[in-house]
Amino acid sequence: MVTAPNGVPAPGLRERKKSATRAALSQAALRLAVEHGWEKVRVEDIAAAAGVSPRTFNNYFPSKEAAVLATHAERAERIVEALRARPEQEPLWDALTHAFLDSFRADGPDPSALQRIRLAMDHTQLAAAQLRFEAEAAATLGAEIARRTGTDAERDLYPRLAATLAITTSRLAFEHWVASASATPALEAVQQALDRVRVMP
Amino acid sequence: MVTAPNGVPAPGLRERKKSATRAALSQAALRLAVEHGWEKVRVEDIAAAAGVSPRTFNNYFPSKEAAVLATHAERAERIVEALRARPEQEPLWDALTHAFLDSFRADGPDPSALQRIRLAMDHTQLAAAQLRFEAEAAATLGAEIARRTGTDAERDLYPRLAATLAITTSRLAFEHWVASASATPALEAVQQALDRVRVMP
DNA sequence: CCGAAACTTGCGCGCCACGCAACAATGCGC
DNA sequence: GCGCATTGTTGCGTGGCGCGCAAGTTTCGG
Repeated sequence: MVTAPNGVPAPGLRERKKSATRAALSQAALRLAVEHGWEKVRVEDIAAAAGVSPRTFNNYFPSKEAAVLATHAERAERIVEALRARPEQEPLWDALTHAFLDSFRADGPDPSALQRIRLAMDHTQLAAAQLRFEAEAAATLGAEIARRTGTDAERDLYPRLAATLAITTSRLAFEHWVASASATPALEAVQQALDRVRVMP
Repeated sequence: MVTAPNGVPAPGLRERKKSATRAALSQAALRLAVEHGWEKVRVEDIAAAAGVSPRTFNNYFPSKEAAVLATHAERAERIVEALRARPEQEPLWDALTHAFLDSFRADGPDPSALQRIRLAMDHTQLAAAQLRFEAEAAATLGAEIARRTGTDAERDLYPRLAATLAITTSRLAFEHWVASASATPALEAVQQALDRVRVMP
């Protein structure tokens, strides 16, 4: 068996299967929701579409919402990495802006992100879960901001505040871009929105 | 029967009973959750504590979360009213800040708000519902901001952005104040947080 | 090749949201 | 006051969800 001698110790069959079913479930959830409407899709259907038992679905995700929003968490990590990649002396909000735009670009033209946003905009349940996910993402992003700015995430409000407002602004800009079917690219809309906001340290 | 000749056409027994049970359910939900822990309280228990059938609970609220967060919506309305009461030529963010602080003061020393925040900070489900409520509140607050600034809430991102960021900042400040058991009054913490944020029109 | 570890699955339980129809309370015109 | 229309309450039934548990199956590592 040929395995690249990289740092990652070669994922075994087990791991590959796991992430495969995980992805299958997530994609199936999104596809079925788009096709038939969110509330008409049962967990049972998603499991069936992914070729797995209903019980197994809940081994991977605690809810339908979590399945659809699974990639959300991944994106959050990419934002943190993108922020880490920015020069240390760059002003925080600029660094945040670049980090968001970079992670956005990395997605490439991602139609599924658009579908997910549309779904969340239409269905309260999904929207609530999405907001909750973002709050968790804000916590980890806040930790990196704290590290970067040399503040204490426990004692100072600043890191979490900056993280949360950046994430929230980004989402609102994207939602607004989707809703208004603007001719300008989404990236530009997000950038303009972030430029409008300032958080003093 | 003595009724004040005010604009409100004297609420009949029906309406009074309704809002009474509504309040009873909401308060019972909060009290039981504080006493026994959120996830150990069933809808059935709340209904029983309010002296009403389980089925009736769902005539008033679609979920436990909604019951506990019922007063949240009322507070949102008071914020909008407080904003409407601010002078028209006052800069928006200043007006927002005053509106938030005023509505806060109007609560007086409200221990239930504190309890609700604590609950929401500890329990994901409740937190998600709270965020969702705030998003709705942001929509109505955004409408008032749009009116005030002469912008179009549909076409411009600004109203909703300002509304959402103000609400979010306020909540984060309050949460942080709760978590850090600060000696300074909560009002001050919220004000300082709002002062740190700027949203350009 | 074999035992241990990990994953899948079926079953069962408790809970929740809600439609429906019968029943009770209230409001209102007289 | 009185009776009827309106509105609220309740019990029942249904469908769905989340998850603990234990048995069966697959993968792993030596």
